[in-house]
Amino acid sequence: METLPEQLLFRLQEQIVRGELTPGQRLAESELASRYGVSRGPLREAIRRLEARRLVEVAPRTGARVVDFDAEQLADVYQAREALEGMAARLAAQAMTDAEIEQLSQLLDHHEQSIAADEGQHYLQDEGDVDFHYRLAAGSHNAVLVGMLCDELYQLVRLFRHRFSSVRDRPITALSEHRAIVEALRERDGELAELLMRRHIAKARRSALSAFADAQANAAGTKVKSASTERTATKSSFQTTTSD
Amino acid sequence: METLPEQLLFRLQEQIVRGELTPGQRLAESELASRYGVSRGPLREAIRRLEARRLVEVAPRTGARVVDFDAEQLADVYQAREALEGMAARLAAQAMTDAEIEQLSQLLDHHEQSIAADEGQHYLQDEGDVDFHYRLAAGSHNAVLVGMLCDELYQLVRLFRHRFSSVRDRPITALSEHRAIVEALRERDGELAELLMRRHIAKARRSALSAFADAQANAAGTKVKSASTERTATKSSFQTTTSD
DNA sequence: TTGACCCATATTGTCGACAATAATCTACGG
DNA sequence: CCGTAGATTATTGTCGACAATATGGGTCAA
Repeated sequence: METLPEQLLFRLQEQIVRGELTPGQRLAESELASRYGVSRGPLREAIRRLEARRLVEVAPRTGARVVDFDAEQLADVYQAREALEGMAARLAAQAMTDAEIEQLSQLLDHHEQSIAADEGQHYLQDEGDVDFHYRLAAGSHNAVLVGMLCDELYQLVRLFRHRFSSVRDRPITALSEHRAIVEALRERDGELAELLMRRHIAKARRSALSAFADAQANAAGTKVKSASTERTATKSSFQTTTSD
Repeated sequence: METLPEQLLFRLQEQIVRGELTPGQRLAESELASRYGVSRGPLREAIRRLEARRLVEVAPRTGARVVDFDAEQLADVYQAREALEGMAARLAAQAMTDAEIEQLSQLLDHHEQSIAADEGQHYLQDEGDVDFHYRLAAGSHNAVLVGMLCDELYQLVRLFRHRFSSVRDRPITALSEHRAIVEALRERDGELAELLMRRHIAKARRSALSAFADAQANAAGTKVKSASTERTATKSSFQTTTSD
């Protein structure tokens, strides 16, 4: 059986990423502890680990809040991701086995089918996309890169997407970019793989930023004075375009 | 006044980086707690934060140990650093103010004087080098990059260096590389700054790896069966060359 | 002598309680 | 009516204790 803080970490992380805990919302230790039927100790540790993943911000003697990011923070995350994942692609071109590359290619086949079948929820497509990037990061066989990407940045990306309920109008474009990357891996061309990955993510960054700007503008229109006590960020769930 | 886990974090971090706590050494909660005159709670939190910084490894229900890295882990850190710091240099070329760049340049002047004066301890030179990279990372004005580099990777690099007691036989080379980077910043050439920084760190990686290999060989010569109970990694403190 | 099994010990995981600090509400004065 | 000061309440920071588990030593048998 797992240790308690670990379980709490994953449960809270899912709640945050899936928007069940809204950005800016306060995380009271006692309340959450009693809700999950544990003591404050393990829950406190879970919150600190969420802080390390940048999913919550804690101020000393004040408590923890779910992150409420702005455009700058969003850009920061994508820039860091561009650097790390570019390097991961470069390394993966040499480190991945033929079998791993083939597996990755098959994953893209599966994505193509999902898109063709038009499986309604971009929800699933997003998770599939994360899955691709997740596996490629793992393919670098670099524990530091894997940790930074999978444990920190990808969770934030998932949060961003859910927050915007962004649907990609060009999953086909993203898919073809993914295929190009896999092709570079097949040819063991690390330099090309890095270049393609960086362009891919730079594109995603621009899309995400414009989506955020739109959401911001929309929120400004339907503006209600958000109570400072429990400022539950106005959940603007309209459709925007994001390709990644 | 700061919070208790914060203080403990820094104190333990210094102890680890400076080698006062040797790689592989066990960190018993009760013992450390009584030593620092605190309870197990805050100390436990400090250890978890050290884990997030990759300075200790904790196994559930077994306890925490100071990291004992191998060549692979060392390479992983430098590769991640190459990616992140390259991006930081690129961003800094646009984000840093003229005053910040000038300040950085003056720091290098100070380094040059230190080298000319041959201030015995490469100790100080190392810290100066870290200072340069630290400030450049900050110059990116990207909170994610700063956090990943300053809080995680730089501490590990400091640990590596102390572990090898590596002295750089070419601090002049490193200095000229630093100057070239600053020059690129002055010209606001982000692309060049990234390229130079990546080459700079790649060079440092190769030096560190060969230094590690030498240390490994040396340790094999003076091999004593290290007690598994308190395996205090054979502190091989001989001179090697590392340029960074 | 060597190996495995069992028991004693030490350490970690978890809990509830107390102390210190921040946030909130109320009352008072301008 | 509004702003400020004080008191009250709630929440976090820290502590010590108990329970569960891993580690180490000793014993016994082969």
